[in-house]
Amino acid sequence: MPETHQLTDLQISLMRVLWDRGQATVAEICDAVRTERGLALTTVATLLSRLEKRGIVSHATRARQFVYQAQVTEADIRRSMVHELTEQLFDGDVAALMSHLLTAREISPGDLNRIKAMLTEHQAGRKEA
Amino acid sequence: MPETHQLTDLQISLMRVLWDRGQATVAEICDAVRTERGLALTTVATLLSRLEKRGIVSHATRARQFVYQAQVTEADIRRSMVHELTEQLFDGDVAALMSHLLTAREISPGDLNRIKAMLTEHQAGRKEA
DNA sequence: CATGTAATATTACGACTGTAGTTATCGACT
DNA sequence: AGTCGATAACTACAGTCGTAATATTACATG
Repeated sequence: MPETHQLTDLQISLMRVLWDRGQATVAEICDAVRTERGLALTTVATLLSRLEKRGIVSHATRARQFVYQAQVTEADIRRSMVHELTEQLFDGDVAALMSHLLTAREISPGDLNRIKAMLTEHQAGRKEA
Repeated sequence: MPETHQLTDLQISLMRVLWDRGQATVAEICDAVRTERGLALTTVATLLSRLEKRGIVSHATRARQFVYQAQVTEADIRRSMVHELTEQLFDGDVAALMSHLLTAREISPGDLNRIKAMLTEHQAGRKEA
């Protein structure tokens, strides 16, 4: 049970490296985020140890180095954070969030069709289940 | 331009009172949130003055009391926070977020129909525009 | 075994949040 | 005018985050 895991922008960046690679050393993670954000090795180490304290990642020691691994999946985080947002901003009403997305002009006409297809498919899947 | 206004849970609770009522004194806001969260008057006052420093609310003095008013709409906050979340968790892909919502079992079959209707309607609106 | 070197552990610090006590202010009432 | 009561201003403090310097540790190598 991942309770409610709210992660910040930076924390998600680190997690993304772990999600993509399965596991990584501090140095690797530091390198991976260097393009979007130049951080000192010790900074990254601090962040990771804090995440470990929260149970979000874990580490094993290998050849003198910590090899970190995610303890929650990206799907877990997505669920938990989207849920939280829906509660806070839309009083838990998922349809209201959907509606917001549709009217928030952020969505391309191409996306619209994709979404409608998804919806139909999803509904079909529901029916036979 | 509301830049990116990320508000916390508690901050949103206060804002909701202002959004609902248009304006409110510190005491009124304190009362309004009492049910969900008992806070000292001074706590609420502190929170509000911090929000004012960020330009999220403003106040006028009336009869010895501050009367607060929202400076950003709920729609603004929704846009900004949903946008941020979409960027962080779905790499800006709104359709991916939609897809997540559909598969995240948080959605009732009744909602499904509502959503589909919305979608159709939205698409129709688009077409004639 | 002494050292250099690489990695982790410890410590630090400013900003922001949640939380509220304490103090100052100011109008009203006696 | 002096005091009371309500309200706002100031101060405080612990927790988290972003950020990193410094200290410790321990392997590898000479």
